[in-house]
Amino acid sequence: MIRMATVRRSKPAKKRSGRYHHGDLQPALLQAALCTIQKQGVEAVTLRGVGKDVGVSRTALYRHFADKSALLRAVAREGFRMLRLALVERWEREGKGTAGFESMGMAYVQFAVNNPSHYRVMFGASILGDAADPELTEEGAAAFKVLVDALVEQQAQNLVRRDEPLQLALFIWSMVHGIAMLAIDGRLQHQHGSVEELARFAMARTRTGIATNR
Amino acid sequence: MIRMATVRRSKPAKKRSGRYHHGDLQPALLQAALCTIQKQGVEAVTLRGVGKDVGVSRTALYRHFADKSALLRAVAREGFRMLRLALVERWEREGKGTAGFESMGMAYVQFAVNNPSHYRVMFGASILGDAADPELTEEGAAAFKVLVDALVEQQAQNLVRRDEPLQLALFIWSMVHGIAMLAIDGRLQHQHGSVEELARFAMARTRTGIATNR
DNA sequence: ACCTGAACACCGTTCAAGT
DNA sequence: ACCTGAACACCGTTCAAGT
Repeated sequence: MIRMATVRRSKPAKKRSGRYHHGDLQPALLQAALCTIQKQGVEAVTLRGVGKDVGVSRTALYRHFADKSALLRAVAREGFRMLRLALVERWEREGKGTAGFESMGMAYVQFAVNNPSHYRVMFGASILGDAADPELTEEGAAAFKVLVDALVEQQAQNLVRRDEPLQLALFIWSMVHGIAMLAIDGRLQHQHGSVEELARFAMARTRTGIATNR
Repeated sequence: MIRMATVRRSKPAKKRSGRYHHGDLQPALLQAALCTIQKQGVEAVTLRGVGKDVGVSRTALYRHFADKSALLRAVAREGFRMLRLALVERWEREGKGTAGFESMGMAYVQFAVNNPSHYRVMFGASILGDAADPELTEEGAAAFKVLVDALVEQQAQNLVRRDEPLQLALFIWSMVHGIAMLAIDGRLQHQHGSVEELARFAMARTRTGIATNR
């Protein structure tokens, strides 16, 4: 688990001569990478820089991660965990109905807009790791499951048409993911409306598209 | 313009000693970069490699492009041009109605699936160029305009509800872009249905969402 | 004008050596 | 076990020098 509240020290950690780094170096490295990603983007992450931020040599990281892409995949995994928590929180708080579902869609887009670089790493990780990363895959699937479950529940309440839930979920996911990516890439600026406005409009049109036939 | 049919020579072009490269080095560099992108992905593009493919030194490129990101932005621009042509072709061939619109959506997703790395460059270019690239922006806007025009025309035919066309277009774009990105990232594999099946389903649900109130 | 090789400041990764 | 510095093979970019 990562504490988002902790502020990173601007100076490298003091090196007590002749001593090793404290035991929990792995989360410290992950936190440092995440911090750099959020402040300067993925491309600013270097093993040398991460090491220096934590107060450790540039090759120390290889004791805890196979390589740089493994570090970034760990960051991605943490992102899917955060996203999942944000989604369930909204869905349950807003009452597990049409309003809650729309709110969940808004929360998805908001997460991406608030953590653009982190979001990019989450969905860019598929290129990084040629070999399948089971832990990352699982965390991504867990986030997706929140969406599927919400649709199944709405079908049970007769709010959503009885199509294949997986296909419905992929449809919705594509839409919010598309809005998120376009927003992050700055492609929604030239319009007068805000990202939030577009997301709300899109969720409303989608609702009409997936509602039960009256 | 880039001829997609030309096959790149596997060996570096012969260097006739004491002679400069032929006059049209710029398109040759762009073609070489595009070829590497399609075969091995963006990260495989190096200025040294591109130069060698064309039979030129690694710094020759700087005569025709400001830097590496300028080369990639040129690739992105070419991609938007190709995408636009693919979209209008479908829209006009399939009869500028509901069928044509669905077909245009399919063409969009197909383009991305058939040119995954190229598509990624098109939408990753916003990170590359901090300074706004007017030519790239214009080419992207031209592709988007095809979508907006198609919606306006359908509104005139009373096929689509009379919302703000720009917002409708952004909604549709987000959806197909989302499907395209998820497909490219390999996140639609674990499902039984194909990408095409999902795209068709999504376009059908979207049609219901944006249709005029009967 | 257009192209070249040498040089510079980076990067990820490996590895023998230290404690 | 865990960490280190030196070394290796890359990379984009700059620049004086060639034709």
